[in-house]
Amino acid sequence: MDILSVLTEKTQAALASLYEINEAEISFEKTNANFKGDYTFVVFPYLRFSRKKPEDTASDIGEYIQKEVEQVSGYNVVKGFLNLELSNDYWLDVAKNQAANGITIPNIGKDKKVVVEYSSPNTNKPLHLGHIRNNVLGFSYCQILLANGYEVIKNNLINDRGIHICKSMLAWQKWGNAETPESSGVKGDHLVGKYYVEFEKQFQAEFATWIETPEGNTELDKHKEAKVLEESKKKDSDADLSNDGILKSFKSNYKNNYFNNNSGLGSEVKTMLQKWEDGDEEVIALWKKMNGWVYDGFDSTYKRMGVSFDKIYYESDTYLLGKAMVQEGLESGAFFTKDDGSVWIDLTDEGLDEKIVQRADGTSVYITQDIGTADLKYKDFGMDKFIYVVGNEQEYHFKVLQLILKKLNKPYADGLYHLSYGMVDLPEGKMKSREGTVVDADELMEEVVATAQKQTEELGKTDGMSSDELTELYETLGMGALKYYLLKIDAKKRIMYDPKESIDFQGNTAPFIQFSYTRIASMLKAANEKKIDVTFEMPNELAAEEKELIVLLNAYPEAVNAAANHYNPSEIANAVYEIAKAFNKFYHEHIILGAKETNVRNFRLSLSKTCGETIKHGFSLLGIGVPERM
RNA sequence: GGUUCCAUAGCUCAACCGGAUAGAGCAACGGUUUUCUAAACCGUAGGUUCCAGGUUCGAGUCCUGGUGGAAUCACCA
Repeated sequence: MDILSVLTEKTQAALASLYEINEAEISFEKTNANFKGDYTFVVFPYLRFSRKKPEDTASDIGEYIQKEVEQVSGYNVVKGFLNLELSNDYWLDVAKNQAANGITIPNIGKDKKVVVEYSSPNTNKPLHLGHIRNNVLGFSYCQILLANGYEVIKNNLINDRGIHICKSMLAWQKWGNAETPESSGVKGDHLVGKYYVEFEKQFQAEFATWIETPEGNTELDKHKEAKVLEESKKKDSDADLSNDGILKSFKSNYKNNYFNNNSGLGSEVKTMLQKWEDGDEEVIALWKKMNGWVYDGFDSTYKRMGVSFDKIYYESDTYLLGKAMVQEGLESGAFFTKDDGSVWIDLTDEGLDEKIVQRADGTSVYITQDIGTADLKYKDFGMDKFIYVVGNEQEYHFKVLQLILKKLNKPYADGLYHLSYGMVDLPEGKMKSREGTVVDADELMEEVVATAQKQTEELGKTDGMSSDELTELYETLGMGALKYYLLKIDAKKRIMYDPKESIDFQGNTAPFIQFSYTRIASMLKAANEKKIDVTFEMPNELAAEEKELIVLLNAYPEAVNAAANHYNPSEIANAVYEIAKAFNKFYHEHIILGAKETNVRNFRLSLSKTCGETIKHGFSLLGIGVPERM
């Protein structure tokens, strides 16, 4: 039985025996660093039973526990806080077990199967920093689930079809001069992205020209009238009603109308999509060719990020799946049909709106595809839970998706979870692919690895390493810094990234933690060369720095459980950082390899080894590697 | 306009179920190397936890109202 269970049991016994409080729900917390002790019990809630002062109540309980629990060596009382002190023998025993058993994570995911969908890129543009966060987060969370004993299916749903894909296809066809990744030397996904941007540029030009036509002018005037009227109703309107301001708001409001009703390019794209859906040979061939380029590009980006998948779905295979379920919903009465033939679900009783699930022309919308894919996942895997790693801008969407699945009485509906994470914003605001204000994934990875190289060379500690080893080292350090930067922040919070400030390598960073690891690795190597067998031995005494490490290492498995339960890899990052920091202090204060007494030396080496193993374990859960030297 | 989320040191972030004197890193200033890797360690300085109420023995954390910001409310994906 672990110590907290013992303490809980004995405290309950103390409350029952002293004050006749039965079946009290009690809990301990770690003693605040400013006070002496290891675990703290707060007695305020029990004063109405004890009818004594907080200090006296705490003392009574402390006295009882110290007598009953041999590991409790003492206690102190501050107001209503009972601080229990555990003996050094207890903590040394913990360290001994750590050394003997290695890292053991309580198996909270036993016999549970989870499908985690992450990455889910569009095949019309290269990946950017936001995608890196998604991938790194998704992959890390899968590693965490695995460490907790879950069966995990890492799943990628590739958005490989649709109007946006046709935009880059059409632009390449019109203005590409048959250029290929080979002929241009441009990575495939970047080349396709170039034509997606080109389409947008040409489309905007066409739109601007059209606004000058009588037809365009009429629409602009209508917009202006409506806008002025609308703003005049507001008390303190700060809307820009100058000609430029009106033009800008018109462009953003009318863009979709223009694309659908007036644009030549728009109608060409729509024709192309129709041809794609009809299986037109030429369009399919172009689609396959350009998607192939993108996949080649993605493969190398994924490889560098170190992420992988067990199952890949392609939207081109799955986008029709939801239709059968629309039929099912109509028959069960979950959905209803409007006059124009479109199909809807009424979610007003859930505090949401009516939501369309099928257009009047019978084609499916985004959410219908997700309904179909959820069902496919369940057929393929029969999972207990299925998780979507998707940005928080889609929270409403997943709320609706789950409600629909519930109304369709799907047995898996309750297993849906949206792992919603915050956007990565630039100082100027949100990244926008179409406007080119993105931090490109490939460029950023290149940059951060180059920084790692520069820093390493400046420190000049890598004599004798081969160029292959150095390349690997720079990759481990640079990618580590980047991933850690993204993962140390609570997943649900947004991240501000300023491209002008490079990613740190000092302080709370991956290289700091990796450095701590190499210190350990290098000591263990030296120990090995001296034929020292690293086994746990009891030291003569326990220093504060040593105890702190044991306590932190002891807390690590709980952090791994918590990270899984809270959908939050940052808890692992924090735990590992605390360990690395405590190790560096310990390393600074005490001689390890050179300790005079053999038992002290072996104790410290053993403790360091456990530390190194935990750092490596934790980093592997973040998808980050550790070097043996740096 | 409705709904949801966010606001902590100059900057970037911590703070487990409501617990004690709110912690780190960066930046600034000062110190530490004949000892296992100084990408390190130690110290100084930096706070009305956005504001106003409320609940509680106790509030950064819960509730109400306000201020500021973001997302969303598409027959886009």
